[in-house]
Amino acid sequence: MEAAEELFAEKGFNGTSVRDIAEKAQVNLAMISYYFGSKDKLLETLFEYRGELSKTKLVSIIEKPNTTSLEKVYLLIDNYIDKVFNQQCFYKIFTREQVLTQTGHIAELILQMKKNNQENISRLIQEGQKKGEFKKNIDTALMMHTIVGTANHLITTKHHYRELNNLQSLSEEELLKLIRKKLATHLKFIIKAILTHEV
Amino acid sequence: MEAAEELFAEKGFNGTSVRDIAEKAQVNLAMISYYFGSKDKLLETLFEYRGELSKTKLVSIIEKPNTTSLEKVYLLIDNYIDKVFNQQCFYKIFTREQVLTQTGHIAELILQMKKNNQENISRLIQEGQKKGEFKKNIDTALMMHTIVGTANHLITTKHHYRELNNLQSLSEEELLKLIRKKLATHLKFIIKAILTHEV
DNA sequence: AAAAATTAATTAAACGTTTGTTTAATATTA
DNA sequence: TAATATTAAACAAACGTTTAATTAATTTTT
Repeated sequence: MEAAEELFAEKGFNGTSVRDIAEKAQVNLAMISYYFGSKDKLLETLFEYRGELSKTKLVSIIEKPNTTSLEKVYLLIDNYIDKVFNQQCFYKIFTREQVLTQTGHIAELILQMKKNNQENISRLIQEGQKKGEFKKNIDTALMMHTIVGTANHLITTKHHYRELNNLQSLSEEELLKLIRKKLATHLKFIIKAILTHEV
Repeated sequence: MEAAEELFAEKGFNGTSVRDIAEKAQVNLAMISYYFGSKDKLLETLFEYRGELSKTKLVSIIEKPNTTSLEKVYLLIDNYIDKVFNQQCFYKIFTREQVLTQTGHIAELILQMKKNNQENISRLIQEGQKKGEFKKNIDTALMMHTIVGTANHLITTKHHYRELNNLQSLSEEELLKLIRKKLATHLKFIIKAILTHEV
């Protein structure tokens, strides 16, 4: 599954053959069908695995005591950036798969993940509004699109960021550290404006 | 090429067979190799075609007389939203292709498009800073990532936006109109904050 | 505790499709 | 008459999956 994740991220799902995966994982070709059922089911299993991993954290942030709503939103941003940076391969796959409108088990999984996230964050925004921390008329969905869109776009196209900003001298590690820091500051600034600045 | 564009957007490049394209375009299978050379070259041709289309407009906005820098940025946002909304299929393909780190003609085309955009927009930002309209220390690259990331993410996953916000009753046209308006307002608000609000 | 029986894991080879592309013949246009 | 466009058929290669045989591990019986 690890080998498959890396290859799917690099060459796309349909651009990766089961033989590629078998070779990278150093297992026999037939083992993949034997253990996962099929190539499609392998991708499904990957989505289920990654989906499970990211469930619990969200709620614990939202319910954290002695924390302002804005601080919680900041924690949420940090948490999302962590996830995207630590699971770059998966988020590349995710970014590509979510574009396809075709129905299926993975499409359902993606929608469920998003639904779950949006519900929780909506609650948090409402909490902040009740406490008077946030302004009225916040479009939570669009705000999330900006967080997710900016972070995903940056991490999935960081090879372009490096090239366009003449950062070829940096190591991959240094580049990631730089991007991560900038992105966190950038998103927090934007989100604070959305949540607290009156028009 | 139109048929191919729609199919690539719907099922992905590798998920679409040359036979699919031939059938949708109602031409003989061999015609595609005859006119485009290969399936890969067909995609390249599409990228070149779409790339050419979007070159000129940018400069004309930046050089528009009697316009403040902020107004120009707003025009730029409107222009980008227009492009994304009018070429949804292509932007789905683009969004998916740019994730792949593999080198090739298309990768070069994508990088050139981005380089060209970033250079022009950097000039505009500097102009605004000289005029005192914009604050110092603006990360142009990140700002662009937010515009592009938010817009692309919204349009390429609008089927999720519809579902998550209970807009199933809206027609496709109505949904697009709604999203378009919201997105324009949203992005302009954010970008104004980035360009003019001190921290 | 050893032997036998059963289940699970692993393999190389083969399966039938589908893939992108080419060929060689025919039809159309210049 | 020559060049171009279009076609149905065929091509070899690659695809995901299955098969049948073999090896390894586990359980049951002696």
